[in-house]
Amino acid sequence: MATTFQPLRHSPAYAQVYAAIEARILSRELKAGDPLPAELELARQFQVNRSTVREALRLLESSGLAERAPGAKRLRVARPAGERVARGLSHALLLHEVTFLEVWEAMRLVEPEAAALAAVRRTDAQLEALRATHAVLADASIPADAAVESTVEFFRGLGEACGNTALRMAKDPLTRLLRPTLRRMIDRVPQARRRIHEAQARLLEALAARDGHAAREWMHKHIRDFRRGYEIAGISLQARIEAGG
Amino acid sequence: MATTFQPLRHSPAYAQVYAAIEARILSRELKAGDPLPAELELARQFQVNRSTVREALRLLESSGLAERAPGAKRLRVARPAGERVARGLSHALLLHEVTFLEVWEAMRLVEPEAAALAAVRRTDAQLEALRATHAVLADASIPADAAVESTVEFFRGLGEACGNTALRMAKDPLTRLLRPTLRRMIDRVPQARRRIHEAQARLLEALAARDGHAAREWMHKHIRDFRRGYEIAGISLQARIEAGG
DNA sequence: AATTGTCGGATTGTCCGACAAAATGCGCAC
DNA sequence: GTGCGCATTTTGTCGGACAATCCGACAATT
Repeated sequence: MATTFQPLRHSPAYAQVYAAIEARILSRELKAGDPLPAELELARQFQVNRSTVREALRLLESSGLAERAPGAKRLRVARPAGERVARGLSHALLLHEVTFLEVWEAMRLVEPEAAALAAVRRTDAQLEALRATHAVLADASIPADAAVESTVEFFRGLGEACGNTALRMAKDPLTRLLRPTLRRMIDRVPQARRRIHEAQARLLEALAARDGHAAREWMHKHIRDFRRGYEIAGISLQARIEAGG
Repeated sequence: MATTFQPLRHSPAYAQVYAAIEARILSRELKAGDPLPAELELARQFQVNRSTVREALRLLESSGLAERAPGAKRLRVARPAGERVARGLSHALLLHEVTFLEVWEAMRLVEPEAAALAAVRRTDAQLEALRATHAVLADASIPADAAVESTVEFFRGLGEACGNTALRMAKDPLTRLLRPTLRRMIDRVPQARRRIHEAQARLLEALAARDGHAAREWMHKHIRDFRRGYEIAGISLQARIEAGG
């Protein structure tokens, strides 16, 4: 065989600067909340130009490892918020041509288990928050947008009630992707709101009673119902998920 | 009530440029593979300085929406690879002080369901790939690093066999986080490799027979076994996940 | 025909210097 | 101690510059 070589990779300075700062953050040498040195100071330390530092800082900013408090000037170290991470994953799924069916299926596997866990572990405050979200849907006259938000928020709150950050952050992006199609479904299927509201009521009962088994079952039904709703609405299960939200 | 106003948010130019390009990508106006206009060209179109454009491009690059083919000069539109997304989520979980117990618990809920799905849906090629990964572990003399990689890869391959991108991308980050602690566990518990290898063998049988039920059960046992291993290794379940991988 | 040498234009990586606007910090008056 | 005003820092953006190198085309060689 012919001798082969690895393509040699020289990373640009801005990438190296980024990597250096990232490493400090991941090793917790730089803790969340710590202010980052000023751009000129960083440029001095790394012996590069301020423009180069700025490009590195943009990388940090985008990965959520650094952020600026609203109206603040200096960047501070941050931990990527669930919201940002979820958006990243959502974008990826979006561009990978994920179908509604796939998202639905993933939720069918994950959400019932999450619900069961939430039932035995929810705090009273979390239950109360879920009830508040649920109450919004009781009013049939609220705009469709609000209904969608409430439905999504209910799933999010349930994840929070699991008391498991890893699970919550893994499953949140799925719910986010539901938004655009859910909107269409609610628009087209008049009884959808009532059915969702009712399913949530059953779930809340199970959560109140700390009945994991019941929570799992009701969530299962709830998710199955979603699919039926989509079929009734005439939304193809093979349709790609769209951007939105 | 006094009329109130939202504090108006004037996002910096580089953020606006980023948002503009991002929107074009998410709406598929710009498809994966399309070359992005040159920096000067973008600067001309947006009526900003090239430095500003570059900061925006760094944002794009970091979010995985644009990338450069190795050794290429111009950026091209890309879809965020699973690897990048998983890293983002992993970092977030890391910095949110997620404990091993949380990751384990999330896997306990998700992986068995994923295994069941994989059993009924795997292609022959996917089964073969899993077998190859599994075979690596048969040799007890391979370095610990390789053993860890093989174990992680097995979970990844199983996700792929689900034929569900959404599920795969949601669960991959969890496995990634296993790496550092798994390494320590394998170092300290001599019989760990054999047990993992055996559990994988059972799973492969179930997959070969397309027996979803069996796959779910074996995966459940497999995951439970993990926890036992950690306990034997004396790794605190409450210990924070560490960086690594 | 396929490979190699050469060349010019296009594009990126990095630098420098500059300036306005905004945030920050400090000292001072009260 | 608190609030205010001013000087200082820091960021956002700009313009221009230059070397490196990637790309495509074209000529030369085997």
